[in-house]
Amino acid sequence: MSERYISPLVIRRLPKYHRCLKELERSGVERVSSSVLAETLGFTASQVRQDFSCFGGFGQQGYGYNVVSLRQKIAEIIGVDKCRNAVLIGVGNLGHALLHNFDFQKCGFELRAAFDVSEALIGTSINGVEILDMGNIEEYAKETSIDVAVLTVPRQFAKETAQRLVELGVRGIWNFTNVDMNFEEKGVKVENVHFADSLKILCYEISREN
Amino acid sequence: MSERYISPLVIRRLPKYHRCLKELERSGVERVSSSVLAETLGFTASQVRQDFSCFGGFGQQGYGYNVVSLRQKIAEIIGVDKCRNAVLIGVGNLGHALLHNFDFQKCGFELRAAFDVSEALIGTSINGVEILDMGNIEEYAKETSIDVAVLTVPRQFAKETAQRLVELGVRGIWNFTNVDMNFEEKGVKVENVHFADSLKILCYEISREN
DNA sequence: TAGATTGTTAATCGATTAACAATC
DNA sequence: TAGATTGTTAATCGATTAACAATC
Repeated sequence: MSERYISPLVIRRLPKYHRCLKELERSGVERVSSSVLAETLGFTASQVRQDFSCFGGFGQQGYGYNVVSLRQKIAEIIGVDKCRNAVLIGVGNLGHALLHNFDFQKCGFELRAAFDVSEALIGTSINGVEILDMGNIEEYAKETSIDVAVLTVPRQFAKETAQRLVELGVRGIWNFTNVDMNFEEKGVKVENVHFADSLKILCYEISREN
Repeated sequence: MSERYISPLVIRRLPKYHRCLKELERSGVERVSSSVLAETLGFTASQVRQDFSCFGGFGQQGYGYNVVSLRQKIAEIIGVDKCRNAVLIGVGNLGHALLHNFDFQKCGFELRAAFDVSEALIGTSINGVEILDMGNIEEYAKETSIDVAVLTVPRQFAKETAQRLVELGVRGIWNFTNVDMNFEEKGVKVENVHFADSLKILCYEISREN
């Protein structure tokens, strides 16, 4: 809605707010102040108010924020109130894990289908999601517009598969392949999940004495 | 070694340098300049030189950096040149995926064992890693000191399991449970992998017109 | 030597924190 | 009304970028 620039640092905090507010909501809390939110999340109250004011004020002086309505606002800003189409490409171990355990709906997506090249997998279903032949994805994409592709193929197929998905008009790629890719010029967003980077950071931290 | 404060922003870039340098090494490149490194990684040359100078200078005026020796230095700084003990707790789908596909050694760890409570899994091996009875982990820890625990248990068991691991003296927890935890006061580092946060950021990005 | 590129200092830019008037 | 807490402006802090002397 508001088209002014939002810093990536603010954007990366939005899911934290969202998660925290959902928990407050679940535990029946009705109102929350910037200072309580800050303490829970390890931010400062100032920062919390600054962040929210990027999108307009959601609170009330002397009262704070209504948990439900703030959660809704944040959900709208992130876009998780919508339900977009996702497909998963590559049903290996990680693909399996995501199909079994990951709640796409909480993130604003419906996982419509999975794709693989393995004869043994094609035609089967995991957790209600059908596994289709990767060879038919172009055909599939004519019927159903794919908003986001979850890329869990082996790294040697990452580049070509991503290229193919971009051709199909996906808006975003959730990239688990550890292969860096950039389709900025095509307007396709890539969000990387680099397990190794994460573990290396932990390695660094435990390597310092403290 | 140098005990001065290093900004978390610098630390989060270290694995990127490491990855990039390993690729350069693999493709046989001998020397690299801050500007080439910067271009590859999407940083600026200034930033690259500033980052390295946090740890002392590794380059040579007029030449740049020797790829092999810089990669080694970065590896030492991160601590991936060491080989520390890791165990995996909770052999569900995600645990399976990590056991099958993830290269712990590249991150400075040897995965010594996995633990679960399932009778069907205990005693079996995945990818050369034995699955042991979670009931025996205290005993196990007397023999082998656990540096890092990979926490892939269902979220309802996250808190108690983490607590138990901290008691056993782990130095770090690689946390896949989506349950926030803090053992700062015990000197235990926690590195979180939040799939949902990552996908929500992608959701935000594709929700903006661009 | 001349050209290249570092390491470092200074300048700029942006993000966080503090402060406070507005107001529920 | 009095107390609480926001939204916003100003101050501070830290990170990035620019510039350049040092030197390989």
